[in-house]
Amino acid sequence: MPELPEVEVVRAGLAPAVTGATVSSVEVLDARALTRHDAASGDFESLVTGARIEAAVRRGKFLWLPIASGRAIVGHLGMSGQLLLRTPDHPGDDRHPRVRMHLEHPEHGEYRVDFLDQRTFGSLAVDRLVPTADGAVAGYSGDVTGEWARSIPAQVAHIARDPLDPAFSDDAFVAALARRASGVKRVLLDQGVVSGVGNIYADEALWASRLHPEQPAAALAPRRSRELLGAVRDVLGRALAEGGTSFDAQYVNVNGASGYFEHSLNAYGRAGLPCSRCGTPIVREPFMNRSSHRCPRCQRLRRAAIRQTSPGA
DNA sequence: CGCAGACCCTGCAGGC
DNA sequence: TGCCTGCAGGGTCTGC
Repeated sequence: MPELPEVEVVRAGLAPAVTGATVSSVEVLDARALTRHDAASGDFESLVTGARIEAAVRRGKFLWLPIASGRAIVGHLGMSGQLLLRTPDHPGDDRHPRVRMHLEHPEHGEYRVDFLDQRTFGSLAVDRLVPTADGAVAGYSGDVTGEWARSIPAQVAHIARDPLDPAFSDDAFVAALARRASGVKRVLLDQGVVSGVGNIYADEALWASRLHPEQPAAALAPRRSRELLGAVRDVLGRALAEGGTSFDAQYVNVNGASGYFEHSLNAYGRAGLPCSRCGTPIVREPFMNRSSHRCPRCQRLRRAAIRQTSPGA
């Protein structure tokens, strides 16, 4: 389950179960789940087996479980990945099982974490932890004191902080928009600028901000950029409070349950339905091999440059 | 470097 | 009924 709220729901579900647990064994049922694992650093199964998990951390859409030896088990759910907590005797008769980790917890006993993934865009890997570039806590885990807290998996280091991260820089975000000629939605989806935002919440934040997805980012006045950032935070926060969005059985928490935010969407998936602000039917338009949803009346492309360019820069 | 597009994979809905 | 097309919330890579 893709975007920040859904990934956070998974992280929060895993954290109490995996923290302090030891991996007793692991089964890799489909090697495609390990495409982001660098075999040069060692065999996945060997590195995971016997590892003691220190925490469950998230930045944007990436999750990781720090283990000893300065490494972490890194997970990305891609478009259709699930991480499910199960009892050891669960049949696991799933259609797309990829990896099973058998855990032993000093208080909770034995159980499994199963990684399922229909479309195989998700992945698990063991990666080394490197210090964060800014020296701040790497991601959200509810614990900022662990030895691993200011370290990030090497393959996640290029991912920007997400807007709910206390160390996120609003100024840097505004500056990044100001120097991008691309449409503002494309920039919102650039995980190197801001992480955690995907197609759904980009459409929702743009609707809330009355911005056309193709509006050149550099054309936004700094004040408008800050409003947009506020809208992103608002929609992510509200979705999180409702357990995330789900459109089908793929998007579930660690117990297999869906979220409720779908009922709160104003643009995404509402093509042909009236805009809840002005009543004009929402339109769906092609965008990067996907779709954008917007209100053709509230979210118009503004041709006039509303921001002064800086020729000296 | 920034940018736009292609690509990875599977399953499902809808049109014919 | 079956075939075909298009579509799906991800990141990464390539070529310009």
